[in-house]
Amino acid sequence: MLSFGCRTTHPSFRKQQKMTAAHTHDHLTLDEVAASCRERGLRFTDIRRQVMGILLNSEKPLGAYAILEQMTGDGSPAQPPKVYRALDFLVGNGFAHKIATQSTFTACAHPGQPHTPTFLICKSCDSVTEAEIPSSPIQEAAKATGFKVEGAVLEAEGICPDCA
Amino acid sequence: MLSFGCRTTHPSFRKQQKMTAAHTHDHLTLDEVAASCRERGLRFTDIRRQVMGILLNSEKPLGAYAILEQMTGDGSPAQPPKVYRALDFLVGNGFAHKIATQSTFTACAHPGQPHTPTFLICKSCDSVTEAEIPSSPIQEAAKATGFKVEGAVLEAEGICPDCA
DNA sequence: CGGAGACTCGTTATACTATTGCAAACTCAG
DNA sequence: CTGAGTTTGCAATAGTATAACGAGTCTCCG
Ligand SMILES: [Zn+2]
Ligand SMILES: [Zn+2]
Ligand SMILES: [Zn+2]
Ligand SMILES: [Zn+2]
Repeated sequence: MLSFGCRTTHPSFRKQQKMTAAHTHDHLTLDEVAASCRERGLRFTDIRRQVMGILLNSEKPLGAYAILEQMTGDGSPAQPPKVYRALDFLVGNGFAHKIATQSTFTACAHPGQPHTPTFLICKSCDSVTEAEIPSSPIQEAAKATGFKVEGAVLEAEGICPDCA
Repeated sequence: MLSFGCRTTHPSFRKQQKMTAAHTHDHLTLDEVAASCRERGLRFTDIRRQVMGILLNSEKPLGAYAILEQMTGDGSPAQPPKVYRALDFLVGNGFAHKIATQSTFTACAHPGQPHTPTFLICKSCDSVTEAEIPSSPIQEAAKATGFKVEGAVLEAEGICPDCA
């Protein structure tokens, strides 16, 4: 069973987790990200914190411009490079992922080690669940051809348990 | 060994296959696509044929606007919907694939049955190889969560054998 | 034949996603 | 303090994809 530890946007799942301060670690908190940055000598600036907060707060993955709209603050409309630079940092350091088929971003559900997430995207309710596949199948296929895999994108579209 | 039957943009591979009329089926021909459309009651129109031809002719995956540039003909510059509609048809019917991480398109290397291709993308030389994974392990991971997979995107970035 | 319905196409405009370039401000080690 | 490296503000631009609508075309059936 992979559901433990998965961050998901599922309505039913979110209901269970709803607004509990001490939840079952379906994702990080801002303080945990900050601590991780401190340990690793990374600068968790205001902008980055703000973008991370927006991602953590969102039930579903967000597009860069959707994040931009939530970047309140100075009144003047924020500029795209602002959010893209923050996203580069968060994705590059494993705090968030980009979902390539949607051009959206979401907070990582399995922080800690670097990993290759698998996203299960429901056509019906648009929920997205980050699952974890221990040893990538791609690795095997690639090995047969001599290709050296350094990173992979795995995204599946289908129907989630609740919609079925 | 997966190399047989794989369409690849590899320089060394292309060299072997170069310009031979009777090659080892590293990909389709336009006539084969036309025949397949006839069998299936699909309309292989001029525009679709033209786009398919451009994809088959290209060593590497192409962006929609790169295809557009090659759409010679009437003199007037072709419009985006023209190529996107043709690509929708080709991808929807399994004659081509979209590579999500690059927003590019490429002719299918394993035509016949519908399948879930795996793309191996070399960082160094930009070659792209379409590999085939028999039964997707994504399926297994998803089954554990009750998710019903209908389609998947598998793309790996790394170093190809020739660049290693 | 002739009309209905489905599909295809031309065209214009627009929406959405992402990057470049440069200068100013900040951070931190030496 | 000083200089190198990083982050930010800002303006412009590049790149990817779709909406909308009308006109044309094909196919099937009466
Ligand atoms: Zn993750
Ligand atoms: Zn669902
Ligand atoms: Zn294929
Ligand atoms: Zn290579």
